[in-house]
Amino acid sequence: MTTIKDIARVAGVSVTTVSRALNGYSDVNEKTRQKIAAVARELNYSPNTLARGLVMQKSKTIGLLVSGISRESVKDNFTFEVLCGVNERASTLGYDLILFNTNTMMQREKTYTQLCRERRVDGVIIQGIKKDDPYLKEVVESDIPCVLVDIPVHSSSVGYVTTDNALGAKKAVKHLVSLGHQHIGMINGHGDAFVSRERLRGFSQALHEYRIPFRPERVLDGEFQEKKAEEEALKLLTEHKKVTAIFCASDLMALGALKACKELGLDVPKDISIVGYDNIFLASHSSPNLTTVGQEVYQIGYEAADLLIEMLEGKETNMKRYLDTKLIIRESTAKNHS
Amino acid sequence: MTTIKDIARVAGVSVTTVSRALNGYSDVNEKTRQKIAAVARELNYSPNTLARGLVMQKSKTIGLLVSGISRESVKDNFTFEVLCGVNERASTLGYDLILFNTNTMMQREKTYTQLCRERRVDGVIIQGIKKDDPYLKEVVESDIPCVLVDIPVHSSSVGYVTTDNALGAKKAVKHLVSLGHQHIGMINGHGDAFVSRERLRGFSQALHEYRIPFRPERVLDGEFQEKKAEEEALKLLTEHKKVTAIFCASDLMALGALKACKELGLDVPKDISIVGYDNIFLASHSSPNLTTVGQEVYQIGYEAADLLIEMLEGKETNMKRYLDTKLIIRESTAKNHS
DNA sequence: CTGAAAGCGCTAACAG
DNA sequence: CTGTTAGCGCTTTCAG
Repeated sequence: MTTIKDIARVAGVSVTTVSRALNGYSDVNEKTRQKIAAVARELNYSPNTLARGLVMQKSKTIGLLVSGISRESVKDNFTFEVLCGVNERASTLGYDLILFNTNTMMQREKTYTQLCRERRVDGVIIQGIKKDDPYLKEVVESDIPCVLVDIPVHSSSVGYVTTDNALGAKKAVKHLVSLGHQHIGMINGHGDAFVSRERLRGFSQALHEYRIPFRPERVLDGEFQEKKAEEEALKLLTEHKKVTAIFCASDLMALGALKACKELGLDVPKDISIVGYDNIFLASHSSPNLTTVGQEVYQIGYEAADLLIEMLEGKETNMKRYLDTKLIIRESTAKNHS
Repeated sequence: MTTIKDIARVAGVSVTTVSRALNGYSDVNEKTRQKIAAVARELNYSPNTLARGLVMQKSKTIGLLVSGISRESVKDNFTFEVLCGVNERASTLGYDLILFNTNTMMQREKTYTQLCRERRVDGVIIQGIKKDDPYLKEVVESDIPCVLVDIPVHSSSVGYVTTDNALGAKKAVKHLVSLGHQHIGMINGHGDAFVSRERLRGFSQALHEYRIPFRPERVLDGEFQEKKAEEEALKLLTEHKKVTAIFCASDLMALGALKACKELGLDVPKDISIVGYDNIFLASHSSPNLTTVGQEVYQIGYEAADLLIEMLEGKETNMKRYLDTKLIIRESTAKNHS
């Protein structure tokens, strides 16, 4: 493994000069620079980022902390899409990604701060953490630069990127109301998720705006699971016969609701309209295709990395970024005939 | 940021002793150890892995090189599942993961070896690389410990984990033949993929074993894309009217074939039987559900990490690991009636 | 324009 | 059982 020392020896200069030449400093004679570059290439030199990180006190590495990397969550590629976006932006800007995993943290009994400091990551992007997760508190209190995905919490070192979940929910309700639906149920995720609270807020606000009474008993929690959502939808539809439309806080749950309708012999969209959220790949492949509130998940990851790196490099930047949602109308919604 | 130096000062010992105490060496007085542990906790000490890596010449980090981390490949969560498995095993064994990305490599014009050396990863897991990828050659020639996913290439420092793709294809054919199908077409991926070549080999071998002539003109490449597969299936079904069953080298392509059938007014499975490969999430949610050759993708990643780490830690181990496939019979295949 | 020297935080002989 | 010393590979004052 060649080092700058080797290069220095062969090129007949000092390590200082080698370092400066290789890092593109201006105060190096052009000839010396050429010589050094040639030797470096010849010796097949690669800089040692560990050594560099040690002395520079930064690693050009950002940590990605996701609770979603487990066996179960494989079917939901939200996490993966975020990761792809983060990876794209980070690598373009010269940062590498290191994966943390909350399960591991607990198992090793390491705190968030410890993890970050050990690996000397310059900053962190966090995704899929619950609002009652103890790490969230730590994140906000620590001074490690951090960007949260879908969690609108901020401080001097913490920013976030999210979509306007309340607005997204409103779009769904507006669509349903415009189709003549007045009795709309909701299958939400769970109270610990910021997005759930926001989508519920949007849902009830929209109803309010349309002068439709908001009935809490028509909102059930599907825990973001297909199966659970199916059960809850079954309950919703049997106990509240007037309901002609369901807004689900995720596509996966909408799929569950779809199944529930099938079991009850209800046709979607003729008898019941269903709107999902997320626009996962499956949404355009189910039958009927799902009308859904789409978010650009890849873009969320991209923006998260972009924001974090701007913070790291001391740029003046807005630490709260909102992305847009788009209502995608497919086959699962139709005019109300009841 | 506290260092062992700080601890040494406060505890009134030398840095050596601190280092040894913290690393659990036996030759430290129990009392001193306690004292040091207490001070470390009090000072909120975190070891600096960069410094440690620098002196130890290893980083307890493994690189994950995937070509699948791009915007397009989001729909195919094979990559993600592998990643989850790798992450699980690696983190359990105390290794962190760092993400590389081939696009980045090209763009930065860095070779595989450079990437690995710069980051001082102890080893690498590679996934989704094509057989003609220049990096593959480099991998085999370099002496960096490496595990390949689904590429049966090995050397003294390179191992692999894969499923028996030929056998998987055979299972599919066997199933179709047992249902009475004699004219079976195939939508393959592309010639550059090892898995495609293997699945094709299994396909033709199986036909041979059943004394069914293998007709190359009934094998078309769908390039692992849904859309392309749909087009090819359309061709296959119109040009070869005798075909009553199609074996697709991926579920995504099977979905495309499904669409082609729909367009031609052919019922699946009554008129045409279709078998996919992979058992992606979508396979159990399409209509009809896909009969498919399932592989435990998560497990592939898990084994890859396990194998790599065994190699890194100098354990005697079999550097070629094969996982099993399982034929999953659902709704897209039925008895041949033509 | 170039070099000597110090030091990032840690581990590992070696000597007590 | 403990401390002294050297050094991993790199960047960075500070002098020439």
